[in-house]
Amino acid sequence: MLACSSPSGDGGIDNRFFAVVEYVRRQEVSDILYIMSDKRETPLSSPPLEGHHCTVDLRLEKLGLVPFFQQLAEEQLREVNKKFTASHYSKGETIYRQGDSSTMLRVVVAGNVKLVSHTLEGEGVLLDMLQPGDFFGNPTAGSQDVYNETAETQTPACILSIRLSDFREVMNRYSSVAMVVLDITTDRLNESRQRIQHLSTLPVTKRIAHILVTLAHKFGEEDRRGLLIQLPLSRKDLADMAGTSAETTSRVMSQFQEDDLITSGRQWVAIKDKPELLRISAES
Amino acid sequence: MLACSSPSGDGGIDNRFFAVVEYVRRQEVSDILYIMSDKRETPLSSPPLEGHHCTVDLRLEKLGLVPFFQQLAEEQLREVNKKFTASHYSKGETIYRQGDSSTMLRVVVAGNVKLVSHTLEGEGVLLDMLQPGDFFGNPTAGSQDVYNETAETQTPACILSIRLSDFREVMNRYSSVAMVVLDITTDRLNESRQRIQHLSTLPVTKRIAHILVTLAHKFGEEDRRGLLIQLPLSRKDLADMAGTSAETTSRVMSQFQEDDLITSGRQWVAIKDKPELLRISAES
DNA sequence: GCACTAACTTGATCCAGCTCATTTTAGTGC
DNA sequence: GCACTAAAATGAGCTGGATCAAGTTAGTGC
Repeated sequence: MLACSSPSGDGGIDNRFFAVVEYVRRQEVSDILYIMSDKRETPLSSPPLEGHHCTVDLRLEKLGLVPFFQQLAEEQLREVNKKFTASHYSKGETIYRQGDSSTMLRVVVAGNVKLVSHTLEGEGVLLDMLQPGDFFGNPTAGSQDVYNETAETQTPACILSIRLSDFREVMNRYSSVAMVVLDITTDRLNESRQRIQHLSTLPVTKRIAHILVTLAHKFGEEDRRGLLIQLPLSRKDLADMAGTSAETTSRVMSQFQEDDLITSGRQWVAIKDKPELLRISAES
Repeated sequence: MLACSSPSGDGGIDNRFFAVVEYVRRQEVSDILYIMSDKRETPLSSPPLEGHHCTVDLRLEKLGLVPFFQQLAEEQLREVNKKFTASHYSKGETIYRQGDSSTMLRVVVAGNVKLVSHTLEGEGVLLDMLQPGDFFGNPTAGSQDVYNETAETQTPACILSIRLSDFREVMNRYSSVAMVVLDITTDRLNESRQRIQHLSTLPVTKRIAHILVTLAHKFGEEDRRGLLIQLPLSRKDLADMAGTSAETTSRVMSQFQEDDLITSGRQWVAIKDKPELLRISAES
């Protein structure tokens, strides 16, 4: 079995042999089978989410986990829950488009959503990658009455929506909610400003190193391969975050792989040496 | 008098003659004197602000003009006012430094303040330019307990400070205040994201054109020279906003001047053709 | 296990904008 | 009016990263 053809020069019999020894030691049978089968498939866990899972039961449970509702009592939460409607989206669906009139505030219950801003020429900039618990859309009633970005699911997702006017009422009633929303928005502003700084002052390599560390921190899951970023993530996605081209991103990632800092395949990345990446992103 | 030596080729006798005719027609004597004297000095109006002007009287008056207190009644405002302390700063003073522990929220009463973020190597990025009525410092009690930018006066300024804990109390009591702070923060986030987009996708010329239009919109004052940006603004400042070098900014500005889109001197810029600049910043 | 395709890699060329160096000038203070 | 200085303009050369153009390959679906 170990002698079966290997797809390319590296990752061949030697590497696999030692990997098996390692996993025998750790008694991780499924990993051994994986290696021996020589069958590669995406290491990203498929989302444990079907359309029918995106129901009221789940909603109430999840809503309590949303940061800005954590302060609310059971009964208040039940009240607020009534204002929400749930929708299920499959992978790659558009939730709303840049320029659409902005009447709803949304919350990710399950899955991932990316916010992308497009220029007139169609170039995309990836503004944010959202997780369960994150809200999106404008929480303001003010100057912004249209979305200035497009929201698209990166995985199948369950999304709750509340009418903006209803949400503002909730914020008025429960100041703790308004406060948490403000805190989150301030954090996002600070993040966003840091990114401006990076775009203005750092070369591409450091920007990408920093993005990888940040993503690992937010979406990382320990895995045989390292800290696996649990999210479909193409070179193009990374490029759109780093403000560079897909080709340059590919070159940088190849170098990182060369230096044994990461492992990656199609649409997935695992960090093998986070401290070193962090060092690269911050060195003078 | 009109025959006196002109400092350079252009702006000589002909231009001055027609300018005088124009101003005679409009009976603007001071402008005529200005032109005839051939004495150039900064067109920026010196701030009408002395240390002793930054007093309690002014405070109460100004505080009511701050967006997030506009909803408050006279009495409530008087109450809130007690929590504030006023300080006067002269031009170029540092109000707080990046990394200082963040215990105060501040409001500009008069003058201008710039927020700058510095890299380890000392490169600066100009994050925001503030006007009377703008707040700065973190309004959150959360994850951010240090400032992540440096605040420095761009003109002499009068600044009010309130302890963060006091301000959060005010926000808890008056939800309208929390709401407006949230709206402003959301607007800033959107601005900031637009800037990320520009840094990622636009060439320097367009970025600078856009910044000039934005500044004109925020700080512009009609003037003989055009829409004068009422703010000391060096090429370096502009460069730090556009994420480019002072030299490149200078070249771009020279070109704009060549094309009769702007007039500028040391630390000041006046827009002569805003529509065209806007077109440049947005053209494909 | 094989075929297929979108994602990724790699190479070669080019140029916008950076850097370093020098000159010019606007605005100020005497 | 003159001298002084920091800001701005300008020149010349270089390079990081974009762009265009082929290959290669991981992962999927049959």
